[in-house]
Amino acid sequence: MSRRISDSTVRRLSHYLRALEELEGRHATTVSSDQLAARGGTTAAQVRKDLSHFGSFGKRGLGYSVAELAGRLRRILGVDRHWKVALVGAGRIGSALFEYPDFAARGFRLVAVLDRDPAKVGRVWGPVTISDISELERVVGERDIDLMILAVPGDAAQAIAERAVAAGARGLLNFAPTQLRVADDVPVTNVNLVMEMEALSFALTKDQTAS
Amino acid sequence: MSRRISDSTVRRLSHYLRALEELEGRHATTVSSDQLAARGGTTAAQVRKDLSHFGSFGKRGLGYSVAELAGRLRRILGVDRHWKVALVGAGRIGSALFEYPDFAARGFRLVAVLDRDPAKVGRVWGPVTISDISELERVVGERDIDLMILAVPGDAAQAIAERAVAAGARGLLNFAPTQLRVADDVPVTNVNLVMEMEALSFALTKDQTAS
DNA sequence: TCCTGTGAAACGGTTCACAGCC
DNA sequence: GGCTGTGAACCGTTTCACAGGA
Repeated sequence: MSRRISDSTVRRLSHYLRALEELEGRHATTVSSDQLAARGGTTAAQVRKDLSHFGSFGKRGLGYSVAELAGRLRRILGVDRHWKVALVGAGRIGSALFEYPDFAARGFRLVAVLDRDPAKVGRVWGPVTISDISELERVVGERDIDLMILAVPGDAAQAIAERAVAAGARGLLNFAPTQLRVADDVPVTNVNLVMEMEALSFALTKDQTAS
Repeated sequence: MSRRISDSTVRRLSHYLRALEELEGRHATTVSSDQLAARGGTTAAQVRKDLSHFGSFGKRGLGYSVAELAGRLRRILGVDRHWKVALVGAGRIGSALFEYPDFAARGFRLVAVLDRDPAKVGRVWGPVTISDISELERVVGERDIDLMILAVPGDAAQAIAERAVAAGARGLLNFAPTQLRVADDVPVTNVNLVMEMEALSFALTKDQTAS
């Protein structure tokens, strides 16, 4: 039952869930792998393979129940619960999270914000008050933080990651252009805008050479 | 010479370049694939394979010249030039770009910002003045935009993408949780914070089932 | 000796094709 | 007939292992 699930599979599951929620909004009751594939930018076979890792949710000749599959995916992805999230770095990157309406809708609750700038500490920021970075251990412990978002400069990221994990954080979302070294059982995902831009730059540069 | 280069390879090249630039700062002159691998979180063989797609830049028994390899990678990635970038959506996500110092350092020049909110239009925002979204075609044409960053709501993204491409944008960075449909020769990279959080959520949920 | 460059093997993910059930 | 679930074939990527040059 515990097959290793690839990263790309998880991404696609997210897509499927989003598509299903849209279908729920339109009161659709069933959906075929073909329809789901069209939205996720993949193939029907891929959809079925992805889902097959977790069980058999569909009915042959009929498709999948929208409501049931959405529920299953929420449970599989772990978004059928609330996650307590702390943000380190009360800057623009961090505040961008507020613009993602799905962020809260998917159960990610921002319950702490930390910053090292004394001018920011104590200010009310979104749903919470900014704490000093020296309070990290206490905040993570007392508020029972699950996930930590690191929106700090690259040279500070590793140290903060270590402190966060030691204090009890179970997963990290890292915006710094740094390869974090943490224990193997602590999942880390990296978001790096410059790297994404470079991917575009590369694609366009390659094209030139090809033509 | 024009082998198809995978996405993950390009990401690693970005890592290598970053590592090399740090080494340049320390006045290191040579580096081995082993050392580069350690920083990029990969293996020495992988580094050599990645580089071998583009030529033979190293010296056997010695390693790679830091300065030369950095130059080669900049050329390969296309960051040895300037790219003209436009941002649609003058919100928090867009402004987060200013916090990435590498953004400008890698040649990505923000030369236009567009928004549909009349209250924002005309305001000076970072290095430029905000234009109305209706000006998109004119702005893209006149300022010769290469890359377009879409920081707009999901339901607006597809239409804006189409307009941008028609007006001459050559690549898109999309923050909306939407699978954009554009011509095959227009590279698109997607950044979706909620999806990254869901990947963490999934990893932690899986762990529970395993234990 | 040291470290690169690279075929070959191993691995993992995607696609195919079809049996099986509605 | 329609659509799922899944073994098997396929294909791209990573790892291995070693020949060859500094």
